Parts: sequence; C-alpha cells; structure tokens
Amino acid sequence: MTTSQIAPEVAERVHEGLNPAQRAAASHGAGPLLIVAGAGTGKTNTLAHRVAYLIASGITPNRILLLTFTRRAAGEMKRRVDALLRRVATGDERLPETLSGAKVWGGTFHSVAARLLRVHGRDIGLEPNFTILDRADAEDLMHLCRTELALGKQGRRFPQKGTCLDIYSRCVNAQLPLEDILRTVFPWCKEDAEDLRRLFVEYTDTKESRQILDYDDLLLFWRGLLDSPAGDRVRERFDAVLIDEYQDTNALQADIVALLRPDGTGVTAVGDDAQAVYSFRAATIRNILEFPQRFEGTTVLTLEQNYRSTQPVLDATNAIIAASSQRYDKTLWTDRDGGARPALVTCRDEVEQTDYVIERILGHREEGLALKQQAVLFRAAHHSAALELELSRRNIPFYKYGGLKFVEMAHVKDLSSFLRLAENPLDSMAGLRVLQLIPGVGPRIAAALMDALRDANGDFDTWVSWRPPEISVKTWPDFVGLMRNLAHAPSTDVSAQLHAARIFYAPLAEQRYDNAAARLADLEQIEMLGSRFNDRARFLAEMTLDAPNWTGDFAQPPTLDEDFLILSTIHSAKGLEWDAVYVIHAADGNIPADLACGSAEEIEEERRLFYVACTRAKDHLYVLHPLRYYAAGRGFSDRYGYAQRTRFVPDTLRPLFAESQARPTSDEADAESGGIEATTTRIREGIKAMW
DNA sequence: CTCCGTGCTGTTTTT
DNA sequence: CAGCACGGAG
Repeated sequence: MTTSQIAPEVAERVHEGLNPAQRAAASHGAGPLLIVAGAGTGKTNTLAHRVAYLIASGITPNRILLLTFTRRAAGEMKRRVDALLRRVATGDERLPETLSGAKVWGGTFHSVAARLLRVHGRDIGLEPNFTILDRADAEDLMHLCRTELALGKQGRRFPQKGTCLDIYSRCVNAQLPLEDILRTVFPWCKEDAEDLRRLFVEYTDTKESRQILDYDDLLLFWRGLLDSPAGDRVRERFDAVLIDEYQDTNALQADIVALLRPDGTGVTAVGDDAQAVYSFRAATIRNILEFPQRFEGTTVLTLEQNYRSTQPVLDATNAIIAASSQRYDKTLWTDRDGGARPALVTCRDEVEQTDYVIERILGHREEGLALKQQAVLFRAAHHSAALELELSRRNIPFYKYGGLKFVEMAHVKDLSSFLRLAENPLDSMAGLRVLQLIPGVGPRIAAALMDALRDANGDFDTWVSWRPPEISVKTWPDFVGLMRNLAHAPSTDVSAQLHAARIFYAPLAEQRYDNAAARLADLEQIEMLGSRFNDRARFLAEMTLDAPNWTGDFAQPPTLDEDFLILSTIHSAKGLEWDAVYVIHAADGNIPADLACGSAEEIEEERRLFYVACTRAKDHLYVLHPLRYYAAGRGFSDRYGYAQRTRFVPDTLRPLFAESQARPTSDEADAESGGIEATTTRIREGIKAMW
C-alpha cells in the first residue's frame, strides 16, 4: 500500500468527532486490520472515515475496493465518504482533484464480481456478454436439467428444484463436498447423492454452454480469475480492500479476500460475531474468528461505545446476547442515560398485537416521532400480513423491506428478459420465458427455437422463416423484428430498448393478466429507471443483483416524500436503526423459528437474530408476543397454538423489561367472547366498506 | 403440443 | 391458499 505521509492537520479534520478507538481504526497503517464493532458503535462511520483517510493519504479512490452487504449500505458509505472528503478539502489545495466523484469501487461481492468479470472474464474464457440468473431462473434451470435427466421418475420422489439449488449452492459456498453437506444439512436427501451429482454436472454444463452465470458462479469465477495467470491484473487494481459485515461472509468470499491481498496488507475487515445471521447462506463466523490466523500480523481493534441506544435498551440487549457463546468478548456501554425499559408485551392474539402496535406507533407520532423513525421487525416476511392489512385499512402508509421483490414479479421479469436475450442470445432462460409469451408457443417449441438460435450463432434472422401457429402469425414478425433491433441497438440506449420491448409486450400482458393496467404502469417505471443507465449489461446485472433497493427507489405507494412506517424482516434490517422498534411475533415457534431449531448452532443463530432485531432500537423497544397465534401453513382453518414467550427472554431477564398486557387483565372474563365479537364486527364493517 | 382443470403438498431468512 | 405436477381435451 503506497500511502504518502498525511499532514497532521488533515488527519485531524478527517478524524473530527471520532472516539479514540474509532480513530485508531480509521488511521491504522498498512497491516491487516480487523475491527470488531458491536451493534451501534459507529461501525459504518468508522469505515467511512477510514476510506476518507486512505484517500487523504494519497491512495487513488478507484484503487480502493469497498465490499458491503447491500447496495443500500454501499450508497450510504459513499455519501458519507464524499461528505468527509468535502470537509477535509476545505482550505487544502492538494485534495480537490480526488474529490470530484471519488470513485471508490464499491458494492456487494456479487455485483463487484459481475463488473470485474465483465472486464477480465475473457482471460478465463468468459465472454463479456454473459447474463446472470436470479434465484428463480436458477431454480427453473435446475428443473429443466432434472427433467432432461428424467430424475424423480423412478418412483422415489426427488428433492424439489429449490432444494436441489440449495444443496448445490451450499456446497459451492461452503466449499465442502456433497456428502458432507448432505449429511449435515440435508440428511433426508442422502439417498439421492448420485442423482444429485449427475444433476449438478448437467446444470453446470448447461450454464457453461449458454454463457449464463448464477449467483454462485459470480463468486466462483471471481476466485478462479484471481487464481489464474490473469489474477495479477485484478490484484494490481487495488491497494486497499475493506469488507463490511465480515461475520456474514462465507468460505468462498474469504478466499477471494485472501487472493486479492495475499499478505493481508491493505485489508480491513469490519464485523460483529454477535450479529452473524446468514449461516443458511453458508456464511461462517470462522471467517471473523480466524481472521488473525489467516493474515499474519493482524491488528484487532474493538469498538465498544454504543452511540445508538439508551442505557435501559442496552442493558436488555447486552443480557440477551450474554447468554450466547460469542468469542470476541465485548461489553457495550453508552452514555445515553435515561429512557424507559424496553416493553415486553403479552397479547391475547394477533389482532391484539396489531392493534397494540398501531396504537403505540400513532402515539409516538403524536409525540413527534415520524413514522419513518419507527419500524416493525419480524422473523418471516409473512408475519406482517395481518399488520399490513390493518395499516392499509387505516390508511397508514408503510413500506416493507424483504419479502416479495419488485423485480421478481412476472411482468417485470418478462420485460427484462427481452433485453437479456438480446444481450446474450444463448441465454435460454430468458429466451424460453420470452418465447412462451407468444400464444401457441409452449416449452417444446420454445426449446426448439432456442436450439435453432444457438445453431445460427445467435442471429435472430434465423427465426424469420419459422412458421408460427395460426394464432400468432401476425405477432411473430413483430417479435423477430424487435429482437433484431434490440440485438443491433447501441447497448447504451437502455430506456429506448425497454420502451420498444414494452410496446411489443403490452398487448400480450393485457391478454395474460387481469390487472394488466397496474402491471403496465410498473413497466413504465422500469423504463424511466433504464434512463439512468448507459450500459445494457450493467443495467441487467444491477437489476438482478441489487434488486431489493430498487423497490425502495420507486415501487411504493406514491408517498415517497411523505412519511411512512417501515416494516422489515430482521435480516433486511441489518445495519439500520430507528427511534422506536417493535419486534412482533417474538414467541417460540416464530423466534426462534421452529424450522430453525434443529441444532444448538441454529438456535444460537436465532438468538443472534433476535439480538440484531432488538439492537436496532435507539429509544423505544417493544417486544411483543401473542399467546395465541395462527400457525400459518399447517393446514387452514382453526389451527391455533399457544405460544411461549421467546426463550431468549427467560425469567431471569424479565426485570430488564417493563411487562404489560396489551389489554387490561380486568377484561379477562368477558374478553374471550368480546374479542371474538370484535373480530366478527370488524369483518362485517370491512364487508360493508366494500360497497 | 398447448392449455386448462384438478388434486396434492408444503412451508424462513437473501446475494 | 398458494404453486406445482399431472391428465385429458382441443
């Protein structure tokens, strides 16, 4: 790492406002650095300061690689670094040139991989027009391969396509042999090892021949590139590599970091082993625990001063995580005195929980807390269904993170598939999808047409002579014309291409969907969005790799400037904070999820997840658990269960909480019938409101 | 071959 | 109540 000496007064300006530990982290020298940063200790801020410090000390911004967990985090980081640099530049003549759009390489492992492979892929035999399969595409491809090999037709039932992909992905990301993964994670599929092996070979071959990459390939090929003779060309690009949320990286990602900076110089990893919640994606806290062994001469710095939460909230969250066997010991403290103990609220059922949460939210808003400063968190996306319904009914605007994503909706995928096919005519997943939109064209014909296209080296002219079924004789030439135009269009004009595709697609969508108008409106939004891009491949990649945040950009109720409540899965809430946080369905079965109680490790992860949820709160924390809950999915009708409060708040921790009932206990006697009556009344009101 | 109706099954978190 | 697999009609 080539850092020139940094002037003390410049350093002082960079570090303004940091505490001593943060300061040490931000201005650390070239040796490998691990920052163990507890929740709310200013991790993001410290990392931003470190980036600014590196730039101020002479490293060119585009020689810094900043790997974050989400695109949102990347954007936030960039904003802060820019602000810092602006502050530093004041009165300094040497710096302004580095300022204008400090182009730090940033993004998720996956999106950075896509960009690097676009440039260097040829060196390892990858054409730059490769396209990327999202999760659903990958599953569908797995399914096609399974049918191809006639698996699951021998009487025994074969694992589902999603399960197959999970197994495959787990092997790749954990870098472990199939047997190990089957034995430890998917024991009920042990019998299928041989067939799975065949399936995975077929899957891999198909992807290769079609020049399509799945999520895992992006990491795999990035590592392969670094491991190849061309690896130096990638290594030479970067002087510094910083990785956020290191506790949630997997073996493959750790390999990539090590290959980027083999001796560890210039590596900065930030993370908190107490917040590791992605082991289902093969993330392993061994990466953070063993970082010092992997990189000799590592400096470990710990951030323990919490700036986020009040003392009572921190007392509770510290106690929750104390029960865990975390390895990097740290005790968070704060000087934010005062504030109330977090609330532990018992509700009779989900209706009561919903009402309670909404009342509190509105109450806080009365006191001046905007909806945006409050969030409701839950374990699984569907846990918020009842709440969403009631919020809509009461016209309380909200926005939900996690769960179904905008770009995964059928019509959005349809539209982007036109561009994907134009970008890479071998992309059979995009091709099959687009072709089957045409009436009279099903899987068989579509497959034949894609084969023909491949034989013609991707020249769409080969489709001109094909005679479609009667119903589509008119549509077909338009379609072929569209594809030819898209293929020859300058790749820069993304929104024009989207427009052309939309015009063709609109009538098909109208036939296909009963709510076509709404869907077509979405597509206009996509088109607008396309105008922000000047590169089709980049557009398509971001579309699949950075999907979640796109929803935040526009796919919401038309209230973007207005105030709205945040609903989020706990996983999607990572790294965020709100003044008031409501953790709902915090009852055994949901937290921890009964599907995740197979082993002690899994339960520990659920505990950390609960910890992550609670540590999002600055001033007000509510943990709610309905006694009676609707066990979604276990058959319909009246499958209600009686839930224990979450085991992560055992009796010993109760003094740290203010316990209450959602309704006064005096109602107990008549509450049962009263509650039910209230429900039926509400249903009737709802029906009346419909006319 | 496509398309549509019927019946079975299965459930988390995300790049 | 889905989303998917399978069977039969056109």
